[in-house]
Amino acid sequence: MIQLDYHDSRPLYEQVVEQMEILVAQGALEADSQLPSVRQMAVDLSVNPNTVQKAYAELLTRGVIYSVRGRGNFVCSDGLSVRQRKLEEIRRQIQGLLEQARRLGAAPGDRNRLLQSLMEVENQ
Amino acid sequence: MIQLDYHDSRPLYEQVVEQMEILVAQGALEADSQLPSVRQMAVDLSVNPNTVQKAYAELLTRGVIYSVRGRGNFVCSDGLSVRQRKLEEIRRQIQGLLEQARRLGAAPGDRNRLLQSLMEVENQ
Amino acid sequence: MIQLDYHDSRPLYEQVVEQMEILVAQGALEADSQLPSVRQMAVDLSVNPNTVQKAYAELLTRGVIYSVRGRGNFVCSDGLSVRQRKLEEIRRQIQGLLEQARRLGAAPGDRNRLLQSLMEVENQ
Amino acid sequence: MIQLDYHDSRPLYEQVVEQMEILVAQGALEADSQLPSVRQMAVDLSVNPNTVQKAYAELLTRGVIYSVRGRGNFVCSDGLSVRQRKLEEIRRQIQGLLEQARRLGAAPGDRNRLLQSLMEVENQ
DNA sequence: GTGGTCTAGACCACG
DNA sequence: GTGGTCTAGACCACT
Repeated sequence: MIQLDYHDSRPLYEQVVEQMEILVAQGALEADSQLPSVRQMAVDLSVNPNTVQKAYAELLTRGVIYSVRGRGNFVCSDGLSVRQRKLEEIRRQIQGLLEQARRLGAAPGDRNRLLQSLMEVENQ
Repeated sequence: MIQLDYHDSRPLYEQVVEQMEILVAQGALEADSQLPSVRQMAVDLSVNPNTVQKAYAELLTRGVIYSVRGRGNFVCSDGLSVRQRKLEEIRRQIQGLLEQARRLGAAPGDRNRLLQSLMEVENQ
Repeated sequence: MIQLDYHDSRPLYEQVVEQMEILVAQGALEADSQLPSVRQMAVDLSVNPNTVQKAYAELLTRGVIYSVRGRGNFVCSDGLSVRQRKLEEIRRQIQGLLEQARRLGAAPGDRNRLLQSLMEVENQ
Repeated sequence: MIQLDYHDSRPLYEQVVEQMEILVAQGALEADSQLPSVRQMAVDLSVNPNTVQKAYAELLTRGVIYSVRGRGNFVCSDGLSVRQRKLEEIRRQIQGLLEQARRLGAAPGDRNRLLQSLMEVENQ
């Protein structure tokens, strides 16, 4: 369900958070469905429980999951809002990159061409 | 000339590297022009000389500057190549973000609309 | 495992890098095997941790090892590629020396005899 | 007569020494012919007189030139010995590189093939 | 004066 | 415990 890449420079807990969010956004995890316990997932991923705990805590503050004392963790939102939030975030990141291109001296026309060429890749 | 942001999570030396690369890419620093000495820039940025040293070493391995013992550090490449390398990198990052959007279930049409809307922002 | 020579003019961190590369190239260190921690190796070599850190950072950029925060450093490549890269480098250096010999006025026949005599040393 | 490469990482005085030695070894500078004064060569090379002074001092200890107080510096040996000394040094360096190849696990056969391929390049 | 290496010791994020 | 960044201050080779 979740694949960790030890060659990745990002921390393990961050990889867990990202992949969990994607699973929710894709609808692979339905609203109010129960997640594996911290200990179980730690066993599944061959990882320190602290790492999973940190990932769940992050998902909690992001509003992706909710926690019921003594019962476990559950998917919170319906996935749709998570998906839209992430797409919006991607949009902002691309805008940031275009801003970087601007600072590099790329004229608006250059940036347009960049986007255009990417659209062609999309459509092929 | 260079602005450090202590609230930025990225290390100081990396901020120096990035801003120096942009200056070279913009042509603000011409080829073979001398850079501030390690110690001088350390004073300018209110930073330890080792931090600047590390930034210069990184720029050295990236082929952006060259170093002459006892004389100083000088801009190596012509700026143009640095600029193109960085623009290519930005292109790859945007492609990665589009791939993320795909994994989130955004149909090709959605991703096209995303790029289209960004182009409109560019053109306004 | 690693021997430092304080009489050697080359910096300590470079000696570490070279000997580690040789160990990997020889296959003495297998892929994904864990290296001694920065602090441990610093103790082993009676050297400052920063020196080992610098060596590991260099091996990182050369693609010989990879680094996981909080876990340690691991052998990255398969040794074979490192070995071939280094042999190719040695080949280029010998070619450079032959070029020097040419500039010194050594005729092609002289250079051939030089290589021939070295082959005899090899074969004895 | 002498070309300095500021992109070269080696110190300037070393470049001067090496090229002077080559000139003598090639016979371009005859025995007992006078060299430019320290100050003159410093002007010619657009370099600090200390740098030339250091180069001449090194050539002095290597027995390539000799110095007459109040008159100047002169080529010492007949070039032949310098040439043979340098060729012998090149031979030693190549042997050192072959030793490196051995430590990398290259079998004697591999090293033979390396030399053989270099000989073919020489003869083509 | 310049760059480069090294030591000593601190702090942070991660597992 | 791990790696990574940073500071403070020293020494060396070179110009």
